[in-house]
Amino acid sequence: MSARVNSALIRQINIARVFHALREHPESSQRDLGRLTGLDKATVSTVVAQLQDLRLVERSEQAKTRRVGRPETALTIPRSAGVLVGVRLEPTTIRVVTTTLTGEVLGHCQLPGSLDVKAALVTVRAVIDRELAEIGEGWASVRAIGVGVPGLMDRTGTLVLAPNLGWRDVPIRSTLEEMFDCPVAVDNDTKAAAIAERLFGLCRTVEDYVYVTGDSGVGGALVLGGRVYRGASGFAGEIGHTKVVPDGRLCGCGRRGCLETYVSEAAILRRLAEQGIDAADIHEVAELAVAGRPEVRALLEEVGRHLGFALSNIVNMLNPTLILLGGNLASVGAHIIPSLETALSEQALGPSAAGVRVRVSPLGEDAVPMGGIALALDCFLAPPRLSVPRG
Amino acid sequence: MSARVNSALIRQINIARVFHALREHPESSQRDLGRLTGLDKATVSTVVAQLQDLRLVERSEQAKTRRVGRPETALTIPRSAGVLVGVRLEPTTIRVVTTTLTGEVLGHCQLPGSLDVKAALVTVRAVIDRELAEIGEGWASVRAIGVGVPGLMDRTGTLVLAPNLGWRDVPIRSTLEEMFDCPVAVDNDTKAAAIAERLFGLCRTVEDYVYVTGDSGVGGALVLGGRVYRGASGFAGEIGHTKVVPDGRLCGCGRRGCLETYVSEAAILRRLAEQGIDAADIHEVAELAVAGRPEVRALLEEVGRHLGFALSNIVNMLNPTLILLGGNLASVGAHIIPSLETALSEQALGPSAAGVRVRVSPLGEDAVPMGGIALALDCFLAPPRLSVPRG
DNA sequence: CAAATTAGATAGACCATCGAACAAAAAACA
DNA sequence: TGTTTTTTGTTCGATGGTCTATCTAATTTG
Repeated sequence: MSARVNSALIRQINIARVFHALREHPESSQRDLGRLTGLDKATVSTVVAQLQDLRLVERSEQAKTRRVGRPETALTIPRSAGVLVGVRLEPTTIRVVTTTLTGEVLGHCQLPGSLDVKAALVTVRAVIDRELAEIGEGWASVRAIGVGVPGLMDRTGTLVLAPNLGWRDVPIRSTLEEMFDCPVAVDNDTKAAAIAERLFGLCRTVEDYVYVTGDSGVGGALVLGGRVYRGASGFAGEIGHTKVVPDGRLCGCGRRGCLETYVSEAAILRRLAEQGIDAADIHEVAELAVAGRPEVRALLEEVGRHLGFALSNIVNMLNPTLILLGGNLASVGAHIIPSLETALSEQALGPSAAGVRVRVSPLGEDAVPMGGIALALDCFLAPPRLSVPRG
Repeated sequence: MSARVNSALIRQINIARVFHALREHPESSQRDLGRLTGLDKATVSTVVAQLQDLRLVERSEQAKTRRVGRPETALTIPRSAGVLVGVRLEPTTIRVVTTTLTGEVLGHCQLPGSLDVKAALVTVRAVIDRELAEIGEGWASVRAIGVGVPGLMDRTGTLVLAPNLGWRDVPIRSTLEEMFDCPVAVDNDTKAAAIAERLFGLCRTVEDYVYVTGDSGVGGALVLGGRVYRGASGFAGEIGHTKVVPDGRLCGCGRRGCLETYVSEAAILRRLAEQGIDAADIHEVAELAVAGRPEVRALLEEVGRHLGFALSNIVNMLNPTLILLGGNLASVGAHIIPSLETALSEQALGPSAAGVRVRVSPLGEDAVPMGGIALALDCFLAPPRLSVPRG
């Protein structure tokens, strides 16, 4: 019993198409948008008119002239169209990013987090208030808010389980929506970060990729056919407990040799400590590697090898275009990619592996809040999913 | 530059929806179809009228009366609506199944295959001719033909590479379409079989599952969100070369310990032969197991263990609802499932593994030709994929 | 036999895309 | 300098969807 398929839906889809086309190709003319979306110029004309009514699009004053004929009038998504708010909600910190509707960052702000649900959500409000004041905007110009949370979400925006926060069955979305009187979207942090890469990062033209992140554990998200794949109950992408070493190190899950015991930030720090090397966080590890400490380099090389092994099976399985290292893995990306690629090409099978590239996320620290921005964008444009049952 | 989104497309989608609803719920009334598809009864009325014009739907003579009021008139997809043809094209045999438009099997037929492209395609025609004569139908009643091929297909219906056949760059679809003057769809055999399970088998209500088959090698197909997932270049689902035993048996791919060296029919027969047990094919192996031969049982238990290990990582990764054993694995399913499930529950992580079930394909021998039927159905209903770029 | 009830058909409102004709604005040209 | 050419963007009408509301048909109920 999916969404009704009628003309209103068509318009919604085409509005979203045109908007995204303009977001990706600023200063486009209606003719350009027609070419980009495959729509007739007459249709583009009415869609653009509607977007203008919504104050989402403006026409440039000066016209760009091509060779001959009436010059095109460039369209823009103006600053006055409003702002989007992206939130990363974590036990230790709550971080907010504001952007224009095109995704251009306006500012950041963060405050300490809380394990108490109520306190945390109040802090969310406080951070957003502060950030809005900073950039000189009011709540009225906020079009939508997107939140990335380290936990499992269901489809209605309820957080089912978040071990790190100690939360369970929290209706985050509806609570925040009442609090702010503004559209709110909530998703898992890693999945949100993966979507951010698709909209704003390296994957703008990539439909199939694997996003890997390693903080306390090793997380992952699969973007397949341009959308995040969630699996039957939302757990898809959990690669942390792939076995990479038979009878290897003991993992928190009770088994041995899980990827997570070798590749996460926590694991890296622990193993360095065992060798008497103290590093406070992954950035210090990266600095030590850059400085040329051989033990550190060797360890990171091993990390790359293990990760490459785990990814090789995934590559065989899913045949993605790209593997993207995000979160804390991004900081040490340069030091693990060589051995990772070697392991990958040794283990993965010809055709699937041949095309796959490995890259470091360019969004870095802000991947999750930018994922919030992506969610917000989706939610206020309300782009519907449409499919035929079966087939 | 995806398909144009206009009202004709809407009608196409809704026609396909109504047709599939009726296919799954025979003898439905228009009111039922409205409930099933979410469409208004007025819309259903016009859609059904159109389906009647296409001779795809007929109204039953007798009316089913509920408690009170005008009785419903049941609708059917009549036998006279035509037939579908499903083909399995293999080096050794070419097998054809004919069905009604609802997928009810009318008959089978097969002839020896050929490694020569031209000879094979001529044989396809011969088998279909013979089968049509058998069931007393003419070419005029064939609505569409679907073919499953052991090779890699591209989107246009060209076979890119088929090692077993020794073919490369064969435009199968267009060739057959010219030959038969009838819509033809072609897909990889394993992927076709997986789709058959979705339309006619165990997965009618399952959106996310993994289909595994083991003949000469170990193949697989992923059905994610109700559609076959193909990956960036069509290789998705290849699980045969997942490493399950470190420094294990040498594989044809040059590496060691690949799943394929333990789980395929060929591997099972070879390993039994090493123990001095002769079996001509997997069915004999199954018979030996049923008879209680301990070495055979032990080997199949090991097969289940290895397969379970490989699948555990996939389950963690994709969080599917179901794992389906097809092809030759189906014959020995009963003997490998226990150890497979044990391995799975030991290796896979709690939440993802908790829900997953393992089943044997009920379609058996005919899975691939029935996949052809599924392809044919899709292709003549032409259900379009529709999505918004991004998000 | 009339009233109530339900299924299905039909008409009209509404809205979508799209092709074609039209208006607008610039360069090119005589 | 005017006229033509060329290209962009708007508008109108055709076509064709879905949906609401109304109407007709066929049965049970009282």
